[in-house]
Amino acid sequence: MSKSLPVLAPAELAACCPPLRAEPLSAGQAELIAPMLKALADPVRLRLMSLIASHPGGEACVCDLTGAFDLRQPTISHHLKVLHDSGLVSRDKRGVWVYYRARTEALASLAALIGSPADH
Amino acid sequence: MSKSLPVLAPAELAACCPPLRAEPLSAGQAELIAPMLKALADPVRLRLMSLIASHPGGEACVCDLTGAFDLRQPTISHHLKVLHDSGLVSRDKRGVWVYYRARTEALASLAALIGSPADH
DNA sequence: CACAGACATCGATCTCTGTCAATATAGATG
DNA sequence: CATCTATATTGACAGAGATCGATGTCTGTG
Repeated sequence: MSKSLPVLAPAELAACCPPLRAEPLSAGQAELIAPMLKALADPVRLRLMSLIASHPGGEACVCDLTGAFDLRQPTISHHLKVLHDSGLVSRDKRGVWVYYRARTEALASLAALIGSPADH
Repeated sequence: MSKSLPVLAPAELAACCPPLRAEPLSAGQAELIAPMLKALADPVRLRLMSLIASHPGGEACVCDLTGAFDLRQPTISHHLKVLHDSGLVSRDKRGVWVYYRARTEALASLAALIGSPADH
C-alpha cells in the first residue's frame, strides 16, 4: 500500500503537460509531475542518478554505487527504489546483480517541462 | 537564522555542475542543486511557478496567485518564500503589492543539468 | 494620526521522509 | 542441502516540511 498515485510512463509525461512558461499547470498535472521532481530533489538520489547516467554502458549495478556513499546498503536500496518508482530509472536483474539504467527520455521530458521557453 | 546553506546565483549554477549524464556529481555539487529541485518538487509550488512564468508580463503579484488555490494566504506566502530563497523567482515590492518573476536563466540551467545528453 | 488592506512572520500541529539495524529473499557454489 | 553473497523489505525513530490561526509590518488613504 505504498504507491497509490499513478506513475507516468516517460512518453506520457511529455504529452501530459505544457512547459511551465507556456500556460498554468492544472492541479492534476502538478500532482503527476511533482513526484518525479521529488525523486530527484535529494542529494543522494541526484548523485545516484548522475552515477548511473554517466556510467560506461549507461547502466550501473548496485555494487558500483554503494561505495560512493557513507550510507548503509538498505538506505541506497531505498533511494534506488524511489528513483525506480518515479520512473526515472529502469531495473534489470541479471544473476545476483541488479542493474539500474537512467531513463533518458524521462529526464529529457522533465527538462523540457522546466526549461522550454514560452511559445507566445 | 534560517538559511545556512549558500544559495547559487543563477549564473553560478550553470558553471557549477556538469549535466547528470556527463560525469558523476560530487557530494558538494549535489548539495547545491538539490535545494532548487526541492523547491520545485511540490505540487503547489510547481503551479505557482507555472502561474508566475506564464503570466502576462512575466510577473505576477501575490493577489493574482492566492485565488488559484484552496489554501490560506500565509501558506501561499510560505511557498513563495521557498521559491524565492532557492533563487527560482525574484521579488519586487511596488507599493502595497509584491510581484514575483520567474528566473528563466535558473530554470534553463536546471533543465540543462537534467536533460543534456552526455558529450562523450 | 487612525484605519484598512496586502503581505510576511511566528508558533503549533500533523504528516512525510531519510536513516538505521534486523531480517528476508534469491541466485551461485560447494 | 548448507552456505555465502547481493539486494530488498520491514519497523522504528528523529528531523524536515506543509498547513493553519494569530499576529506583525508596511503602505496608501481619509
